[in-house]
Amino acid sequence: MAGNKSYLSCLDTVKPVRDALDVINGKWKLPIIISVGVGNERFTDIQESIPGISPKAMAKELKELEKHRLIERIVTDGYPVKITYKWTPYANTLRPIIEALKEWGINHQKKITQ
Amino acid sequence: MAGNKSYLSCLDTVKPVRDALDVINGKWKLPIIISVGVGNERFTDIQESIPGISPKAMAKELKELEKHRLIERIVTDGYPVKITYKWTPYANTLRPIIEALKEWGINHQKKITQ
DNA sequence: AAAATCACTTTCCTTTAGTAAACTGCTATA
DNA sequence: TATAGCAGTTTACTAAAGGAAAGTGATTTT
Repeated sequence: MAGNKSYLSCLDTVKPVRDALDVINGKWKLPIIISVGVGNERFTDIQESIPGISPKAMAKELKELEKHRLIERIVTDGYPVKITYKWTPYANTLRPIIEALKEWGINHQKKITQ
Repeated sequence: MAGNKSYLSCLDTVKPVRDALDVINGKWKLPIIISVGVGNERFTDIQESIPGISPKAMAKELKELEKHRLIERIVTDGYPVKITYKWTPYANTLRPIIEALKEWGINHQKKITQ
């Protein structure tokens, strides 16, 4: 039979999950959001709080997170000019995801070190 | 001053989140888990339920998910041999993450199409 | 005057991810 | 006999991610 579908549809879940992954997927995005979330505001502070990240990766991810309005880049005039990164209200909506990943990561680590 | 730390530590959250990401990061792992979760068991059924995935990506991701005990590959003898993929009890622990990502994705899509 | 801080950028390079398309060896069906 | 289904593999390629190290142009501290 032509057009016969034997598989079960899961697009109602797969589609939104992929939409979310398009924004937060990657090795560094969530770590940066978490770091800014606890109060780190300066480029070097954020960088030093995340072991292993390079300034190049930092710069790239910060720009993408800004584009998605998950962090805000604020330029304060003065000598020298001060640049700070801030958590946005929209980033609050990520808290359940971060919490779920944190819990799972803790449990998974326990599991594999047994 | 040497060894001066001005940044705030966030390792207690960043570390477990990265441990979780090491397992489920990527474009296809969660979609495959979701597809198996709704009941798709055969290679081609899983593949057809996820738009855009190639058999090569499928094979690679299925192996990794099996290694992490998030799905199980079952060979049933007979003519022909039948191969099925099944959801494991451990995969249940991912439900909160999938739910959180799904909710966020739905909301995000609403937001950006306004 | 020299060295350090800050927020990056640039260059070079390797690794990983991902796509398309063809192919394999088997069985089942028309 | 020819075609289709199943569960992948193979080849060949491009693109994106990621890492190391050095540099930049400003100020600021020693």
